[in-house]
Amino acid sequence: MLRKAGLRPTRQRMALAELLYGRGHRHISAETLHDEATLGRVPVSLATIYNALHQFTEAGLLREVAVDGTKTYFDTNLGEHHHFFVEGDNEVIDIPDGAIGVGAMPEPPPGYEISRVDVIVRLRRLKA
Amino acid sequence: MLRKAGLRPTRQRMALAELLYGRGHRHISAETLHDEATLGRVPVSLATIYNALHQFTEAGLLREVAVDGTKTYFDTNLGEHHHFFVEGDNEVIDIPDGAIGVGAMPEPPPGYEISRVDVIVRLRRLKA
DNA sequence: ATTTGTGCAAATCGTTTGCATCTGA
DNA sequence: TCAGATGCAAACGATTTGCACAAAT
Repeated sequence: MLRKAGLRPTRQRMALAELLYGRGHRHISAETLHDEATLGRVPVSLATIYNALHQFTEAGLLREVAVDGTKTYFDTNLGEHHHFFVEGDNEVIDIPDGAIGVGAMPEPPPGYEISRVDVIVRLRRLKA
Repeated sequence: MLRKAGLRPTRQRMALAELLYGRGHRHISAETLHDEATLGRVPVSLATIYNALHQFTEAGLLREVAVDGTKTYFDTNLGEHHHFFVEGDNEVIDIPDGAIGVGAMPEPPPGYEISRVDVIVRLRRLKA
């Protein structure tokens, strides 16, 4: 998988790939991934985590999700879909495919093309 | 206007309000506003800029636009609308009202309510 | 052997905070 | 007068970078 993406399968990258793709889709931040790697007896430096996340993203293995807050999240789900974002908890949740539909697409300004459309449904926790 | 929002009309806040609302709608970052204020012979400290932007936002005079995580943009357009975001230039552009429509709204997970829906259409500059 | 990746620590960026000083009602 | 606002500089958290060392082809 890494080889196919043009990335050398190093010990660290393989361990990270395992964490990322080992069990279903995930939304993960650099910090979280670093913690998981460290706990999972594969100490990887933070710099390497960032390198890997960006390389994976460039290689099309991950997708960056810009929600809010100061953190960057990476999504292992590459399919067309959108996100819930829980304000306060900074939690990202997939919106089931088809549960939301973007209607008419606006015409991009001249000289530009649409690269992607992101829909973020912000959630607030109900009191009581 | 400031008074109505429960904010003391100080010299700085009035100058910033003038810059923000003086000529049409704007998408502005703290840094940009700071530069404008400084150039406009009203030196305001960066800390005060941040204070003002957040207070204006809380008072409902501004809206925070989360596009790319690294920088925070504030929008003087309070109406229902969405945004184009030019990758690379980090430029935010309003999508004309009605040019985009969000269809079926997903059911929020139990215990949560929808606070807002943001649509961001990411643009890439056409080469050539 | 050569290229590429890794780790560490220092550096950067946007933003926030503590605190002493000022200012508007 | 005096609560509230401002400015400065230091503190911050997330991310990036420079460079010596290690590992993959």
